[in-house]
Amino acid sequence: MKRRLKIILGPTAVGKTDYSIREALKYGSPVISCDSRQLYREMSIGTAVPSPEQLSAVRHYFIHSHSVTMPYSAGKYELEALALIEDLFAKGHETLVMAGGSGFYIDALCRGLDDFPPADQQLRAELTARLESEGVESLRLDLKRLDPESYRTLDIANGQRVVRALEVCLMTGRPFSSFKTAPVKKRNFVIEKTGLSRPREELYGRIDRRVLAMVEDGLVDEVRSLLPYRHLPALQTVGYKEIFQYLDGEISLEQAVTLIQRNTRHYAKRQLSYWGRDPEIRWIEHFEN
RNA sequence: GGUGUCAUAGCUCAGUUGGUAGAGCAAAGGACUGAAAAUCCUUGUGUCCCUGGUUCGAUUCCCGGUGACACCA
Repeated sequence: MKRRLKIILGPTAVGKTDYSIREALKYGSPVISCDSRQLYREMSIGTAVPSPEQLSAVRHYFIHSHSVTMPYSAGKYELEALALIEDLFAKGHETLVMAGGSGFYIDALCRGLDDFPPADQQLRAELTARLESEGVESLRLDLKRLDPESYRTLDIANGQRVVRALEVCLMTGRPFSSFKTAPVKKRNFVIEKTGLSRPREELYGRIDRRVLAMVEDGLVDEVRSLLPYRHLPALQTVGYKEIFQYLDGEISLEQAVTLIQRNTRHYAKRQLSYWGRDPEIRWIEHFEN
């Protein structure tokens, strides 16, 4: 029996939810979401989770399944999603439908991450504090000493990357780069990637309209209820960051909306750029909806 | 109607003591191994509002025009 995982991917607001539900109904599959923000149960409007009707039409996994209070990661997703997929195949599914826009999570699932140790929150907080007080340069010098290889190959201007590499070096006493060796992990199912795309202007129009709809649906109240969590990684999210600013009185609601629209467009662009180099994706521009 | 100020990239504006110009934002492209809706990198030719004058040379100075804004009537 040929087990198959159909992955529906594409930029935000392109129409993945409707499409994936049709696909899931076609194969009698649930929808396994692959979205780094929709999996948080405290967030709904700003992350554009499927509607209650959509959720009741087809069983969804990794929607509202985790809490913002627990730091999540692509590594955890790889483990949890893989376990779920194995379980569903074991129960007799031949084709499973996955849908989502988090490219890094999709890669973690399809190819696997190397055996880097997961983040040490304490150490990361310390290094991040140093990054802010001393600047990247200082951390870079440490990295150069502990792991010259990473110093050469890493995006050294990216503070977040330098912190991560240094974190691994300090935690393990081994260079970050020494973990980066494993070949692509084997998966015992076939993976088919379908990319949904639309003309840029059309996509941007959909984004702009969706942001307005989110505000009408009560985005501000949702964000207000998450104020206690605003510093958690999960809340570093387009649609939330900007409303926090509005609630702080820094910008008007109108400005916040404009910013969310712009930042969502930027996000969509980054997604497209991420998938641009993946030759396995079969792109389709004309689809129902 | 009068006076003054302004007119430069899609937007907001710098600037050129006269030698055809550059920032931020937007936009476009890219990177990505446990923060990934995060984080980071690259890309700036545009009748310098129009007409005429001075000049070897005007986007820059001068005359006039047009438009915007402010003030005075």
